[in-house]
Amino acid sequence: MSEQSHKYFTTGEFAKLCHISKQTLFYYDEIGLLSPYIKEDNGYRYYTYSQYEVYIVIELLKDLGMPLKEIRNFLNNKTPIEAIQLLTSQLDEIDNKISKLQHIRTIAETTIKIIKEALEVDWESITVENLPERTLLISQHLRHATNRQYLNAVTDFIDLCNKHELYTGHPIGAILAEEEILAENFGNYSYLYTEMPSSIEKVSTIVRPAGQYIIAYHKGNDKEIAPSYHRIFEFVKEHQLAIKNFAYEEYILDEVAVNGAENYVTKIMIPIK
Amino acid sequence: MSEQSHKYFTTGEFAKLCHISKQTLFYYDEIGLLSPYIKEDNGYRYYTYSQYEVYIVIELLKDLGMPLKEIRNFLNNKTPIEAIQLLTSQLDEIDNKISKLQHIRTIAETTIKIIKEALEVDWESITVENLPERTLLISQHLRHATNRQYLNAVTDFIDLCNKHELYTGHPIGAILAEEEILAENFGNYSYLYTEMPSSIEKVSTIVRPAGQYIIAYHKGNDKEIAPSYHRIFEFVKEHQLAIKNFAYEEYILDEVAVNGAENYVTKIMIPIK
DNA sequence: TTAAAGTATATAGTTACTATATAGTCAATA
DNA sequence: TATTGACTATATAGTAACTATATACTTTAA
Repeated sequence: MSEQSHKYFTTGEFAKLCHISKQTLFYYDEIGLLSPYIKEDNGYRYYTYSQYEVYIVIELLKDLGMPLKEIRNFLNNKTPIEAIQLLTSQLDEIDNKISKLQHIRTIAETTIKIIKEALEVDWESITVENLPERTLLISQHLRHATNRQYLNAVTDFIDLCNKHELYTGHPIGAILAEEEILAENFGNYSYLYTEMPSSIEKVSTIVRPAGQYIIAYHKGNDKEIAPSYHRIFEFVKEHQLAIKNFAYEEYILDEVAVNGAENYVTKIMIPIK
Repeated sequence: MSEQSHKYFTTGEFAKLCHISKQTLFYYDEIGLLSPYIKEDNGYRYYTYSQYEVYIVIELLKDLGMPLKEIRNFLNNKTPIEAIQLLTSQLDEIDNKISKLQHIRTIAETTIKIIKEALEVDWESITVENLPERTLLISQHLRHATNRQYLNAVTDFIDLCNKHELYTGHPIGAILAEEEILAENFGNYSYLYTEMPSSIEKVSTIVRPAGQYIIAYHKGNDKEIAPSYHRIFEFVKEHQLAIKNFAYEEYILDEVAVNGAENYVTKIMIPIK
């Protein structure tokens, strides 16, 4: 080395310091992002401690999703003021990233909870249970919608859920009116719905009231749900009950946990008089 | 379409629903990650709502850094139990990601604070100020270290900081013993140090005591710090003061905020008797 | 002095897309 | 019914940020 008295890291040493590969340092040198302080005639690279500080900033910005080109452009023309501005704007970016991760966490937790519950119940069983009150976000009215209108409604409803970060991993369910049940038009849903933490202004919500509900399950494709409703009808007759208002259907096992519609499990909840 | 009565999304509609491009859906079909429910003879693709639920899981796992191949392998052989296991393991992954982001946030905040402070002071000024007590993490002793030993010490010290997530964006400073100052061996540091929130077991820390300190600044390369110390000596003489123990030097403007060593600013703090 | 360990360049491959060119299909209007 | 514009498809090339591999030179430690 030309300046033997100086304190320089070789490429390998500097790579270890940064916990990255030597190849990555070559690449960073090539694109002008982080070039060694000294490059000898034999091509050997030497880095200083200050460049480690720069690497820390590069890593920070990279982890926040900034492209290397932009990082390079910032570093090559930086002033203290610009550094403050950039880092300050990144603080908001970090906060967004954190709240997105917290949202993802909620979704994962809810999904786990639902699958676990699904594995614990006997899908053949029909029971009467007391359900607590729930606030439900609902779609536009669907009862007489064409396929096209139905698809648009699904899209709108999902956008609505995402817009307010209301999607918490709870599946999107469907509400079937008593008349449609009795007329055996099982595909003719009135609304889509999803559970929400609590009522939020400016969005249409309904309350699924607390009370006694028939809880039944349907295994298989939605389109072949009729036999499951027939089982419910028999149960109702046998126990001298009467259903009222709406049936609430939601997938508790779907493509997320099982393969193929024939293995899906739908939970059916119907309030009784 | 062969089954006109069914509720299918076209590729464009499904892409909008997922907020991704059509091209990405082609790609996901190609790699077998997410294929349409129906592919017509003319090549037209049709997707169902269930596939949106799958997309949500793909997006979740992708956002957590799982490669698409692994996601595909999971989805193709999934069971409810495996889905629970995977999602549960991802909860820890999410928590790690969140705490990493919080750490990055701390580093960014500290860096902003230091640059702001640096812009507020007059680098020519020499003052006497009362500094509060600080806990400092210190490196191994460096005073008579060779360059090689010095480089290893820097590496070890940085690893130590990272290991305990003790690096908070405070620069790494250096401690210079009184004897070395008086002998004008300004490069012969005793220790590296960095500020820590408070004492942590199992790591060597020292306390920089509260008290009166001379605060001076040096603009330019570390190697040319002598004139700045001479200014301090004059100040000491003029005000009939006496320095004691150690000088604490730290960069307040370095390659992170300015270009080139000639623009770096070092803050020098020396306790007085 | 020689072998191991380290350094370099050059080239190809990878992942998860994006962009572009070309062509077939569908649905609403003229 | 014809046609036009909005859609659909495939195929190919390009991109970012690396990683892997081959080949060759240099340094360092035995």
